[in-house]
Amino acid sequence: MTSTGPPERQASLTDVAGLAGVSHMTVSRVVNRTGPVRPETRAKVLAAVEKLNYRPNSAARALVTGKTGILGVVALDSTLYGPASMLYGIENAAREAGYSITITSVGTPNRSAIADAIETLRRQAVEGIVAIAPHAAAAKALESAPGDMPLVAIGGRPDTPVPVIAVDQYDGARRATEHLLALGHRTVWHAAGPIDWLEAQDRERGWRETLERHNAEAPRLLRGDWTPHSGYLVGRELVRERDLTAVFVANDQMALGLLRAFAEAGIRVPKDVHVVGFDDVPEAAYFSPPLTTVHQDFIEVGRRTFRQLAERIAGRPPLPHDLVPAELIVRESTGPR
Amino acid sequence: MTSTGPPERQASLTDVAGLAGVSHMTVSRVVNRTGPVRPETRAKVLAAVEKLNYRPNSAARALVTGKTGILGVVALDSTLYGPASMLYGIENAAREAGYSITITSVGTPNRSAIADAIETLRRQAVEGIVAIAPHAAAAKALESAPGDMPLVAIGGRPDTPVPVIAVDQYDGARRATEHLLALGHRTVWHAAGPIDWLEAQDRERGWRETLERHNAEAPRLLRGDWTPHSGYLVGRELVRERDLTAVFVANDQMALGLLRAFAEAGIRVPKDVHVVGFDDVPEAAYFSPPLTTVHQDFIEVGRRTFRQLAERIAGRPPLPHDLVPAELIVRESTGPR
DNA sequence: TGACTAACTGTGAGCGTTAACATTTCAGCC
DNA sequence: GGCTGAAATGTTAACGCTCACAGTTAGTCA
Repeated sequence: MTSTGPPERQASLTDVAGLAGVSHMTVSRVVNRTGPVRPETRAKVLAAVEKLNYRPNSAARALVTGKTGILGVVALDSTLYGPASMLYGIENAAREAGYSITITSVGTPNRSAIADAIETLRRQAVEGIVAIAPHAAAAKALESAPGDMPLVAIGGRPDTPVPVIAVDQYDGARRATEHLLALGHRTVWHAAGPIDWLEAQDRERGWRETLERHNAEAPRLLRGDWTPHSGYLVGRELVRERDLTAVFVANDQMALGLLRAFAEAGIRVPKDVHVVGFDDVPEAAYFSPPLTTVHQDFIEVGRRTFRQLAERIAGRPPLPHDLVPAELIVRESTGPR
Repeated sequence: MTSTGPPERQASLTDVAGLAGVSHMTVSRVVNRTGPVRPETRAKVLAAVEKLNYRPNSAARALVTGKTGILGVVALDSTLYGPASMLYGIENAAREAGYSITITSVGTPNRSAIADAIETLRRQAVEGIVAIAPHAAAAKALESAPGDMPLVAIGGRPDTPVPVIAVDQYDGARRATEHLLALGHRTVWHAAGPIDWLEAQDRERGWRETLERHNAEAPRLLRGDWTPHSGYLVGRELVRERDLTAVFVANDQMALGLLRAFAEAGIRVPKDVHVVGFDDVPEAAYFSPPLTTVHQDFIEVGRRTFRQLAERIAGRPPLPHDLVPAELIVRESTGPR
């Protein structure tokens, strides 16, 4: 049912050459568009290629050229909106340039897991590696990464030895906080993300320093872990605060949980409290109420990441660290009271 | 700064052999644990491997064995919760078995895009392909897929010529609908997903046939496109219906939009209307109100998909089509009124 | 017409690995 | 002490492709 007749080895260059009555080299030139070939010869070759359903053997090619055309991505084993979006951004840019992507996921981004993932990718002879590593431990792991492999990090610290592409978290947090202050709030509370995530650190710093610049006193910090549940717990704590009027939440998922806790406690948003999130997930516009949040262009991050990696692979010096600007999207959660 | 000294070619088997004073074949045997080697010889070889930082050349190995150890995944270019989760499920199972994953994303899953993606993966000499193809056109494309490549589909029709792994959408919809009927509703409205998605079709069929079995009349069907926005639009239509008491929405994102529209219209859930979703995204428990929904075990789907594909690669006959059961998660949106 | 050049085509080697087989080593035994 | 056979190691030949170079043909100009 599956196979009829003999196993039918894949046709090789030589097979095509035989059928077309030329040398294997001519076939190679036709297939790869390298070197001149007479139109009628090309036609004969193409016919033979078609007839035998010839497909170049990528292993043989990689063996002789030393290039596999494969890029590795170390991805976080998560369905968070950001990482998933960036993965597709990278994939699209890479595919357009003729590269393909192989991914290795990492459960917890600790040092050894990242190192293992990189080693796994090396074994596959990838030409370069993108590490989606928005995590302190991951950034550390990258520092000791082998220097002979083009490597670009997404969402690391600027002081990392590898090139970093990231959304400007600090500035996004600044915009969110200033937006709230501009609405007349004396200060702004912050529900931060996990302490070992760089993005959480940057957003927190952006919030804190913006308050300082405006001579507003920073309330005590509350911390979640990106999940809606943790946002809910933070919300439950916040409802007990008497002078609560504005909250900047480190991501939209947590903001959702927080809104839920507020709703249960009878706190009305935006009437009693203003809330701003971060990420602009597709759902954010349909929260109750629709959420003011900071938009990140993940696709653009993916594109720039690939561009940077391509430069490294070509042996050119690294481009400067690259920050993609964040944008504030104002919705009802900071609307008129 | 980047390179010191000569380019430093990667060490080969022969290099290691020279240093260890044995033949390249002995090194191969040590590295691959194939064939017997005296402990002291093995030690010498291992030392040389270490010293030269030897790493097998995957291209050379693939060339001679004909096996690349790579699996291809045709993924939808979307950050929908389901596809993203399944991707990681497959990746994890594959990695455990020593395979790696390369992904090719598809913007719109039409026939030619799928065919292109499969061709792209073939060129990379993948050993098998997983098509995440919950789409009518995609399923069609799979029918005409080349028969010499192990291929498994996720979320296709049972009558597809390729093996299919899927969550039991029909039964999930049945559970959702029966849950609502059991709560005493005379009938249940349905906000369906896009007509060309198989999952949307199956959920709709499950809803409709369940109503029939209970002699309930099916209200007119409303349709969205999975996005929260489309759910919102459907919600706006529904609020005009006078005998509306229960809605089964095709996915959680749409349910979110619908809840939003209801909230704006002053319709209280669950007091006035009961709502059930589908997917059990992590956010669902924190919607307003928390959403009763149908849970899908995507990780399990990924695992089974890999298992099925491994069988095909090993040349064994396809396992029967495999349906992963869905589970109803009851929350407040169908709670006491 | 012939020499020179450009366009085209062919030859042979080698990339690093594994498979198949050949050879050496060495312990156990009569 | 030589014989036997298993264990350990080595030799050689592919795998399918590209690179470097060597041919061959055709076109041009004096």
